[in-house]
Amino acid sequence: MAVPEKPTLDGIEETWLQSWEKNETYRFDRTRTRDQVYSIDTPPPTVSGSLHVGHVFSYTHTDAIARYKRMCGRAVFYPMGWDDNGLPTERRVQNHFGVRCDPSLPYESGLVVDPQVDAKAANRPISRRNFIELCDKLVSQDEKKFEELWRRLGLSVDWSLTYTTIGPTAQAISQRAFLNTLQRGEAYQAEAPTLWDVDFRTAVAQAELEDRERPGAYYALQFVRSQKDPVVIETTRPELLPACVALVAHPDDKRYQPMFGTTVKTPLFGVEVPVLAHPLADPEKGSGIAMICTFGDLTDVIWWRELNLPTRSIMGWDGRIQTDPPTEFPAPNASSVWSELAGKTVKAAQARIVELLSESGDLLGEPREITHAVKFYEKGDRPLEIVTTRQWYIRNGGRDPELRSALVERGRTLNWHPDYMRSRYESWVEGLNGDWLVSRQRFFGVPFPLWYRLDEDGDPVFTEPLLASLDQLPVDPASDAPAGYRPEQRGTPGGFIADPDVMDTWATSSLTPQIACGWGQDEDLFNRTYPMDLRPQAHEIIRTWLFSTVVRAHLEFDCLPWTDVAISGWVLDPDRKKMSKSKGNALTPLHVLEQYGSDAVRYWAVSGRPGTDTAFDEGQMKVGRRLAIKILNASKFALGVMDGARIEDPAAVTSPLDQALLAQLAILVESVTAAFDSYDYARALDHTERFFWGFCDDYVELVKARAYGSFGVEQAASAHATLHLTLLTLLRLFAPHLPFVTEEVWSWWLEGSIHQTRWPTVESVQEFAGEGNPEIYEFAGEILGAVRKVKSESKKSQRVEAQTVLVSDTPARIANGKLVHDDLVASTSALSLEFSESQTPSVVVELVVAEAE
RNA sequence: GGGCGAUUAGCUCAGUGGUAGAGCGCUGCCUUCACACGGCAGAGGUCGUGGGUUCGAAACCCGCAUCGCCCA
Repeated sequence: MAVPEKPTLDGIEETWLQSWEKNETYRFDRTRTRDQVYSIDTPPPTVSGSLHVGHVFSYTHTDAIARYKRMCGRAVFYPMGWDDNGLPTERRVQNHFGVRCDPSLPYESGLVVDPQVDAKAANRPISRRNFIELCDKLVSQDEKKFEELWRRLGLSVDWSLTYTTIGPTAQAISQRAFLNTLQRGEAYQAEAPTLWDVDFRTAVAQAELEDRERPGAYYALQFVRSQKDPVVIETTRPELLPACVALVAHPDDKRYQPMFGTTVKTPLFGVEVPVLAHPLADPEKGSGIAMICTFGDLTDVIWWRELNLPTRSIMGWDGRIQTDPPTEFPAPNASSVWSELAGKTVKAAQARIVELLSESGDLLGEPREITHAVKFYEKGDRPLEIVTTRQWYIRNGGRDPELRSALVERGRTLNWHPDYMRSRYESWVEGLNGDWLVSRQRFFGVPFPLWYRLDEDGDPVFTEPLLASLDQLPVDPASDAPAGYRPEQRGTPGGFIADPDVMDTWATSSLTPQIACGWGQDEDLFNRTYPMDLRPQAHEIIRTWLFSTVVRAHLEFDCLPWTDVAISGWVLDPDRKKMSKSKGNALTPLHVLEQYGSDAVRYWAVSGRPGTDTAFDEGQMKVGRRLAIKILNASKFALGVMDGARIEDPAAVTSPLDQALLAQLAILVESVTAAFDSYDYARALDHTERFFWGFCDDYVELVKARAYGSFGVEQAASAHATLHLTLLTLLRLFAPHLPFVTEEVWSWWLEGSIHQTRWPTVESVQEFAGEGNPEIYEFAGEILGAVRKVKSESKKSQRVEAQTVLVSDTPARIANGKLVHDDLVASTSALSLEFSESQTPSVVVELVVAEAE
C-alpha cells in the first residue's frame, strides 16, 4: 500500500493519461457481440482551429455515460471523429492563408503559401487542388490540438478508431450511400428555383436557413390598365420589376375581384402581365395586391409553380443583375433602363430603379420604411437570392406525406433525453416544404461519383448520368474517367464531363454511424456496433444533423441509427448569452483545465442537467476541485486507519452505526444507478456528492475513535470493514465524473484501473449492511450536528469537552441513539451523554468552562 | 404568429401534493492527530403574477408577464 504523506492533484492528469494510453484502458473489445456492446455516435466537432468551453461541456456529459456503461460491463465503442468537411474549413483556409479557390487555374506543384499577416486582404487565387491541399494541411494541425484537449479532459475515447468526414473512408461511404439512394429512386436531379448565397455562390438547403430582421421599405408602384385607373402594388424589391410575371391578390378580395383575368402593364418596361388570384396573397399586406417576380422569395416560387407562370429571371449567380434582358421589353425606353440596371448589385440596382420610377412618375409617395424578416444562409452575409439551377435532391418527406409520417414515427420510437426535445424533431419534420438539396457549388467536399456524357455538340446529357461502380469508391470524377471512356475524352464532344459539385456536408455527417461503424469497409465491426446506442448532441442541430441521420438510416437500413439521443444544452456567459466564437465571448478551455484540474472542469460540466443551458461558472470548478481534494484526504484517512487491513467479510460489520451507514449506502447505489440509467449524470453526481459530504462530516467523525481502536479490536474491525466497502463503493460512483482522482486513490491500494472495474450493486452493499437501520445514522448525525452548533455559537473549538449532552426525544429514537452511545461520546468529547424521553425533541449541551488563567 | 422550455436565497441551481433546500458568495468561529488547495456554524426567500382544483400547492389546471430557444 502506498498512501502518499501529502496527497495532491498536481500532475495526476499526466500520470493517468499515460497509464491509460499504455494499458489501452479504453480500447474497444471487438470480440464482443452486439448485445454486449455500447456504441456511441460521438458528434465530430467542426475543426475550426479554436476551442472553447462549450466543447468540453457536452463531451464530458457523453464521457460520463460512456464510463458508466463501461463499468456496467458493456464493451464501449467510443470513437472520435473530426468534421473537417465543408465550408467552415474553406472559409478558414481563405482567411488563414489569404487565398481563394479559382477552379479554372492549373495545379501548381509544390506551391508554398505562408499564413498571411493580413490574410483577408491578400485573396490570392489558387487552383482547386492546391486549395484542397491547404485545407488538408490546416485541418490536420487543428485535429492535433483538439485531440490534446480531449485527452486532457479525460475523455475515454478509443483513439485508434478516429475518423474524419473528408477522409477516403468518409468519401467512399458518402458516395456509396448516394449511389444506393439514386438507384432506389430516392435521389433525383432537378432544375428548379434554388435558394442561393451570392457570396459563396452555392445553393443552400432549408435546414441551413435563418431569418434575420432587416430594415427595408415598401415602394408603391403603379401598373397601367387600359382605360382605367392604374393599379398600385407595394413591393420591398422594386429592382425585380423587370422579372415581374403577374400580379396576385386574394380570391376573396372584393377590391381586386373585377381585375382577375385582365392584364396590366409594368411601369418602365411595358410588359403585359396577368392579374391572378391565389389564397397566399395577403389582403392585409401593403395594398393587398402583389407583384410576382421570378424570383423574389419563396412565395414567388409557389405562385410561379401553382399558377404556371413563365420565367423571367434577372439575377446572376454573383448577385448582380444579369447582362441579357429576360424578355423583349415593349416600352420605348425600356432597353436604356435595362442597360442601367444590368451588371449592378441588387442594392445599386434598387437605388437606380427607384430614381427612374420616381422620374417617370410611377413611384407614388414616399417609401414606407419597415423591418422585416429576410432569409439568410446561416453562415452568409447577404440575403439569399433565388436562382434557377440544376441540383441534386434526396427525398426526406418534404414532398411525400407517407415518407414524412414514417420519419415522424421514427422520431417517436427514439428515446429522447430529455423527452421534451422530441417536439423539436416533430415540428421540424412536419414543417418541411421541400426535399433535401444536397449539391453544393463548392470545392472542399465529397464529389458526386458521377459524370455526364457529352453529345456530338459537346452538350452534357444530364438525364443519363454515368455512375461510378461501388468498387471504385472513393472516386474523384474530376480526375478519374468513367468506365468505357479514356481520360483524354474529358470535355470533348462524344466524351464526358464530371459533375462539378460536391455534397452538402450534412450528406456526409448524416452518415457518421455508418462511417464510425465501418459500413462496407469492415462488416464484422459493423455487425457488432450498428445500429448504435447513443447519439449525444446539442439541441440546435436536431433539424440538421439528427434529422438527416435518421433519414439516411431509414432509407438505407429501414431502422433508427441509434436507440437513444441525449441532448445537451449550451454554455452561457454570465450575461446568459450563448457562448460562441462568433460572439467573441468564448473562453478557451485550456487555461481552466490547467488552473482547476480536469476533474474540476468536468465537475462543472456534469452539473449541467441534460438539455439545460448552463452558465460558465468558475465557482463550480473551484467546488469541483475542493471535492477532488476531499476525496484524496478522506481516502487517505480511511486507508490510514485501516493500516493495511482490508476486511471483506460481511460478518465483521457488527456495529449498528456501521450497518446503518451501509444501509444508506445501498440506497445511494440504487438511486445513482437509476439516475445513470435514465441518462441523468447530473443527478447521479448530486446524490453521490451529498452522501459523501455527510459521510465525511458525520460518519467519519463518529467512527474515528472506534476505528483507531479505542473500543477494542472487534469494534475497530467493524469500522474498518465499513470504511473499506464505503470507500470502494464511493470511488466507483464518482469514477464516471472524476476519472483522475478516483484512479489516483484506487492505485494507492488496488491493482488495475478503476475504470475497468464493475459498477457497485445494491446487493453487494446490502450483504454488509444486514438489517441496518438508516435512521440510526441520521439520528447520530443530528445529535453530532447539534453539539457542533452549540460549540460554534459559543465560539469554542470543536475539540472542547462537553460537561453533559442531554438528548430528549421519542422512545424509538432514543433507543436508536443508545445504540451509538460510545461513538457519540467520543465524537462530541462529552464527559457524559444522557437520554430522556420527551414530546419536544432537543439536544441540550453544557460545555466545560475553561478555568480562568 | 405557432410550439417548446424557464421564472425558487445576492449568484448558480435542486426540489412532480404534506413544516422552503444545496453549493457559491457573505458573516462568525476553529490552525483539530484525513483535509488551511481546509473544517464547523450562522444570517438570508410571502417559490414571476392573477385565478382555479385540494383538508393542504413551489409542485396539478387555466390566464397573464418576462426571458431563452425552435419554427413560420
